[in-house]
Amino acid sequence: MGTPAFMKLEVQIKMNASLYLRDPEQSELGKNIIKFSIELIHKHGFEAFTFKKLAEAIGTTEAGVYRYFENKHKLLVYIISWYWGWLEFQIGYQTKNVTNPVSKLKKVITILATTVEDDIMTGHVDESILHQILISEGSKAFLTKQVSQDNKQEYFKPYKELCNTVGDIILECNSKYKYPHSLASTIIEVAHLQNFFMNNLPSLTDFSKSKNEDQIIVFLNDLVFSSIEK
Amino acid sequence: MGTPAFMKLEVQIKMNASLYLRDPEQSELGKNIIKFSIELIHKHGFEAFTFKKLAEAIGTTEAGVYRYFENKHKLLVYIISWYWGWLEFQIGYQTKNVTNPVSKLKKVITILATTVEDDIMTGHVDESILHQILISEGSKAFLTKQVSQDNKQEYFKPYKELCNTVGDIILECNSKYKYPHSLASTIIEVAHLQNFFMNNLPSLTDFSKSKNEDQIIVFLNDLVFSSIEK
DNA sequence: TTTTAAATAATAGTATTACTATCATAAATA
DNA sequence: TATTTATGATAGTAATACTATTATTTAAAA
Repeated sequence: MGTPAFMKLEVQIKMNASLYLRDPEQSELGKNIIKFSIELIHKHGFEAFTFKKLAEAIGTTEAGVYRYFENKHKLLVYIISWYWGWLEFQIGYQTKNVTNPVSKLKKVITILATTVEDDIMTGHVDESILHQILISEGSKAFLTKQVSQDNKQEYFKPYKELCNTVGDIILECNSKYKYPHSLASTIIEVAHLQNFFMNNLPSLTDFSKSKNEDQIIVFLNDLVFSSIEK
Repeated sequence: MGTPAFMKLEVQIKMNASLYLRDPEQSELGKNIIKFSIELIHKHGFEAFTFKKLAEAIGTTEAGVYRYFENKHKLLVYIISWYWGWLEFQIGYQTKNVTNPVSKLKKVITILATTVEDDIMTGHVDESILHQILISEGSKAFLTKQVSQDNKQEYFKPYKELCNTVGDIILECNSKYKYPHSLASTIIEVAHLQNFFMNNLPSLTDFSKSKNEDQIIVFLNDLVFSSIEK
């Protein structure tokens, strides 16, 4: 099977090779591991997600999955890294003709806070589900005791690069703003947190009535531009 | 053993009874469960923390722990709720003579972003370690698939009440500000996240050099007061 | 003070999880 | 055709997250 290479128009996200034992992009089984991981983590949550359930869903064995990923933590970091890499690409693509830095930052905030549509450029990955995973499981990638070792292995490079990109746009808006990195990481994390709260603990937000992502964008714009344009 | 009741000067935080099977405040074993849970969760992280390790540390058996708490998730929610209740008390106490709302909000931000000292009023709880747990494990209390059921059982009431308190102070500063709840939850979460990033993924912040909590407070003050005083 | 109830300790057992190891077979490559 | 490489099938282990049972201690009620 498999379409000839020249017929594909695929976005390839370059991944840190120490996250996997065998590159999942290079085989059908590997692609299925990614595809069904995303489905199952979304469905059951990361805690209840196991390699056994994953293997059953794919139609392979536990050992088959272990040949690709050492453990479920690395698999989570892999799919999250993939998402940040893909988002970085999206931001570059969707803002490439925007010269005004304020418009650019607004566009970026919108991208960060909006549930994306499934990108047909990436066959086996459903980005809209991935976005949901990021909201509810994303911080579990770094809220661990091994965060420093993981960081040394550059597991969080795509996330850090994205924060840098956003930080640079903030500086384009106001080169004197003192906290571009902190504000960048705050935008990303708050976009997810407010989304989670809106849908699950609505009294922690002011968007309970409509449950509309657009309100999160308005809140974030207000927060960000008050600070940097002050 | 045990000091007579009239000699104690203790702060009692009222807890949601559905979090436990037997009230841990009412026995030595119960108090040890809380005390050693805090130590062990801090030491090993929540994922590696087990009731078996806890029982060994206390000198009791696994079954002994299970008589107090159904599972480790409820125990985590318990100690986190306790912390929010205690913080609410602290905020009330430390701001009771502050009439100016801006000063009050600044004080609150400082309390939220500062590692507290161990409060001798609460014998078996070390608040400074609890604060660390909140930074690295706090969001795991709600980032679960059962968040809505837990919410129905009012497990997050102390957290929501704290957000409400902070939201009310925000409105005292500017009664026209549109997002008091979202800003309140953002302050609390960002205070913890930026602390975690500063110490573990410093390039996501602008405080890498000094690693000083005061800088987080300055950042938060800038963020908050730009928005509400705009 | 005795009786009774409640809390704890000691032990055992189960299903599931998170792996590791082995061997056979199928598919791709040299 | 030989040989490497990926996969499938199966087994096994230590640890986790519980539940259940019985004996013993401690504390409260009669």
